[in-house]
Amino acid sequence: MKQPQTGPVPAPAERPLLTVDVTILTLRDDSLQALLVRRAEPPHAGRWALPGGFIRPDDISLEGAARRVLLDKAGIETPYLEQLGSYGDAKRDPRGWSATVAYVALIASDRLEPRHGRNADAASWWPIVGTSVAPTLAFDHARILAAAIGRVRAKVEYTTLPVHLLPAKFTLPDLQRVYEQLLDRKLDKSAFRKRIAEVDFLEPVEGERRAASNRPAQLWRVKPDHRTVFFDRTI
Amino acid sequence: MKQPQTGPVPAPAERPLLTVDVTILTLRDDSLQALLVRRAEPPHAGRWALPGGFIRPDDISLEGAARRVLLDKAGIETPYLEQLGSYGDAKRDPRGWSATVAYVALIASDRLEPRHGRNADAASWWPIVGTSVAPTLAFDHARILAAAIGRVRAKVEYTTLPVHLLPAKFTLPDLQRVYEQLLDRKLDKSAFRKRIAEVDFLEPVEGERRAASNRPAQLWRVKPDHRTVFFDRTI
DNA sequence: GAAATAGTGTCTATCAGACAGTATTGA
DNA sequence: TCAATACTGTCTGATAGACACTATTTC
Repeated sequence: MKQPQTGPVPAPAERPLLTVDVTILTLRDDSLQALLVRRAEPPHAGRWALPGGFIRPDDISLEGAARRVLLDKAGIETPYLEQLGSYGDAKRDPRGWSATVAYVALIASDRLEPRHGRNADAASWWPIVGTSVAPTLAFDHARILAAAIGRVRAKVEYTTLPVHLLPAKFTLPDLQRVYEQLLDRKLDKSAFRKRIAEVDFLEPVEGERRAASNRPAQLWRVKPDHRTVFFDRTI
Repeated sequence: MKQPQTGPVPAPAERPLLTVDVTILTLRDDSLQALLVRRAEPPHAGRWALPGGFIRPDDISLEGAARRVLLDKAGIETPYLEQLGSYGDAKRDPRGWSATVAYVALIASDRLEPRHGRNADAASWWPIVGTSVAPTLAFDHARILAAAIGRVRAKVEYTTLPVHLLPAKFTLPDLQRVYEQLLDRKLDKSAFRKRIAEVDFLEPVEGERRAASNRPAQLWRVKPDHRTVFFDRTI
C-alpha cells in the first residue's frame, strides 16, 4: 500500500484496524436465517461471528471488500448488498482501536451453493429468533445483527426489498407469503396486489405456470432495470 | 495505541487511513446552509471541505470523534447527530487507501456561536442549491454532501426531524415554515397540525407567547425524552 | 372596528381494506 | 362436479386536505 505522503497522516502504528462484516440473510424452511462462521483464531476463537475480514490493500472499495467476503465465506456472488452502518471504538477488539463497516446481503434460497465457500465446515445457517440468534456472537456482532434485522424488517413495510429473497421467477402468492413471514401478519390479497401493481416493477413471464391441482398462478420476474422501490404508503 | 496482538492483524503500513467527516446543516436567512472549512494543507490545499479529521487513539468511538470534530471546527456541542454512511476506496485520497465515516448534524441557527471554533477564519456557511454548494469540494465531499442533503430531505417527509433546526421554544407556524422550506411546497395548516398532534411529541410552554400586532402563537418545546418520531404517513 | 395572523371545525373526494364473487386447473 | 387456489370487482368506513369559520391581539 504505497502512500505518497503528500500531507500529514497518522503514524502507521496509530491507525485503527478496519474491517467489513456482512449479515447474510435468506429464507429457509419458512424462517429468516443468517449465515454465521465459527472463528478459528483468537480473539473469540470458537465463537460464531458474522462473516468478515480486514480491508486489504488490493480491495478496490468498501463494497468491493464486502463482496470479496461474501464470495470467500459463502461462495455467493452479486446478491442484494446494502451498507448498514459503521461501528467503531477503542474497546470492541482487544487488538486495538477497531472499526467495522457493516453490510446486509439478501439472497434467494435457490442460490445457496451446496458448498459455503472455502471454509464450508465452519459456516452454517442459523434461524433468527426475534432480533438475535441462538449462539453468543463474537465482538459486537449481536448488536450489528440486530440492527441488520431491524433494517430489513423496517424496509419490508414500505419497499419491494423482499423480492431479493425469492428466486428469479415467482408468483404473487409466493411474494405475498414472504411479506407475511417477515411482517408476521396476514395481508389482504386484493390490497397487496394493488400495491404491487401501482409501483409497476414486475413483468409477467409468459407461458410459464406452476403445477398444482388448482388454478395455476402467473409467474413474474422483476423488470431488468429494477432497483428497490418505495411504496407511497406502508405496505 | 497499544495493541496486545492476541491475533493476526494487518501490518501497520497496510492499514487504511480512517477519518470522520461531518455535514453540519442549519437554516439561516430562510435557506438551508452547510458549514465548510478551507483546507490549509495538501492534499487539496485551499479547497473547501466538510469538517473532518483522522480517528485518533484517544477518541472513544466513531461518534465521539464526530463530536470532537464538531466542537473543534464549529464550537458546537450536542446537536442532532446521525451517522450517514461510510465511503472508502483505494483512490479517494492520494495518501493511500482511505475510508471516512460520514455524519450529519443539525443545529438551530440561534445556537451558532459567534466564533466557529479555533479556525474561525477558515470556516463559513454556504447555502445549499439543489443538492450541492457553490465551491468545488475536496476529495469526494460533494458526493457525501449530496447524500446528506438527500437523507435530511427524505426524513422531513415522514419524521419530526426539523425540530432540530429550531430554537428550543418555537411556535407551530414556525415549525410549519421549516417543513415548507425544506420540502419546497405549501402545507395545509389544519392537516399539518393534525399530524403534529397525533404523534404527541410537543408540550406547550405556558404563559409565554410571541409579540406581534396580531393574535400571538402558543410556544412549544419537544418533550424531554423525545427522539425523532416517524409519522404513520408521509407528511 | 380594521388588520393580521393563530387556531379550529366541517365537508367531501378518495381510497385502503374487507369480503364476496368469478376463473381455471386436476382429479 | 368438486376441491382448491388464483384472481378481480364492489362496497364501505376512515381520513387527508380544502376551505371557511372563530379567536385574539395591536393600532
